[in-house]
Amino acid sequence: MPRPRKFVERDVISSATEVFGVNGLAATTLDDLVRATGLGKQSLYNAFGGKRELFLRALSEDSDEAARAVSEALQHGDASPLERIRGHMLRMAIEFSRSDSRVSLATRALVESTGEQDQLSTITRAGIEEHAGIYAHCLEDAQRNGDLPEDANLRSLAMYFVAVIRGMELLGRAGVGRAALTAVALDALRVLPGRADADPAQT
Amino acid sequence: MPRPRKFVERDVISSATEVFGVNGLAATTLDDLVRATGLGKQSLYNAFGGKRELFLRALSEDSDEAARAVSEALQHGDASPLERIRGHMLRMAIEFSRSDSRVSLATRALVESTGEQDQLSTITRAGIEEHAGIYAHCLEDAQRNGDLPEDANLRSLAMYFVAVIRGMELLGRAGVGRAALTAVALDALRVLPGRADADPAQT
DNA sequence: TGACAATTTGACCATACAGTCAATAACGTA
DNA sequence: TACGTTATTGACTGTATGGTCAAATTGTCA
Repeated sequence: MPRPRKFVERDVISSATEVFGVNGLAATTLDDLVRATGLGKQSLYNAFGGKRELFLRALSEDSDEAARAVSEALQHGDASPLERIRGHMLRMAIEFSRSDSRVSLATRALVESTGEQDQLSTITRAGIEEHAGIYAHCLEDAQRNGDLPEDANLRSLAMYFVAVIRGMELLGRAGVGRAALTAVALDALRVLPGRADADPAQT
Repeated sequence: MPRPRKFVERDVISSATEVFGVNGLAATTLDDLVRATGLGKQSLYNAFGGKRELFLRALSEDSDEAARAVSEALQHGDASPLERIRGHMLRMAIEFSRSDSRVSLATRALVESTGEQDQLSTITRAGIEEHAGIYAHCLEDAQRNGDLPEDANLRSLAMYFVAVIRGMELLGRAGVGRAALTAVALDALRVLPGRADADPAQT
């Protein structure tokens, strides 16, 4: 019997994600959100509770979606697990070198968080762990394939790749170009065995 | 004949760096700066020109100081060039895992910048290039020592280490602990030849 | 068709913000 | 000791911000 909502929650969060992605949490105004989502202020409050709460929602959604994307990229088809990681790292390098690529909500959250207790940090931490978990999974496959030595520390290796990806994101943001970022990715991949042609061959 | 300033510019910038380091550019208020530096608003304006300009000054100073610190760390004494890089990476891992470690002004600037044209980006980019240059220098020494193959791409390797450091900073910020970050650093160092004990040995 | 319950709307508010202004103070010089 | 130049002080301003309120609206069920 209550009046139904005029909006779809997913769409609103998606619009919010976009504007938060451009400005960050602190620099995004409520009016920005009103404009981006099309809802009135009060509706935003009814549905989400405030700017920060909406950001938290957007952050969670964004983390989940990023995880899904990575997960899918690393399960893709016919290549070997190591090849898939390789491909993913190189794709990320290219992605981050795009001049219009925006910094992830996760990185924004980390930088804007006030400490490790902050929800912004804890949510992002969970995202990082999940990301690493997906990588670890793929590395396990590689190990089962015999492409990785028995004694390799997969968990640590996975976290290492997450760190490199985060670092490449920042470098791309600073304007480091496609060739340089690709070279970084190739260097990073040298910790994995195999592929003699993994040596970077840039200027 | 003019009235002399009551403050020392360096000290003011140093205080500003501290408060910007805690809050970032957008979230730091002029009053925060007034409180932290002890100057009046007008004096801040006379001397620096505004919040953003002061941030740019703080950022430049901070980049320079960071570069000096890295440069010194990589020239330190009796160890071989590769050992020095190794030591530095491990020290950074520990530093970033400290729960009270703050995110660098450089990373803040990158995240708060509005695009590659933004001064925030260009200054930070310069800092990154300088950082990489210092690493490259050390790698050259290693190459001269014969610790690195002739065909190694030093420039790219240097940028790779900068990326890993940036990534470790973010992970530390997210609460990834000392052991895990150290393991990441050790993994990262595996791209360098030598030292069989470079395998991480964590849980 | 009428009434309920939540949603929407748009006006409203207190606060905090970056930046400015005019008056005053302090120093070196002559 | 008087002057000129610059630094300092603190009050001031216009705007924009996050958030709230009360009234009007809307779909649904009985």
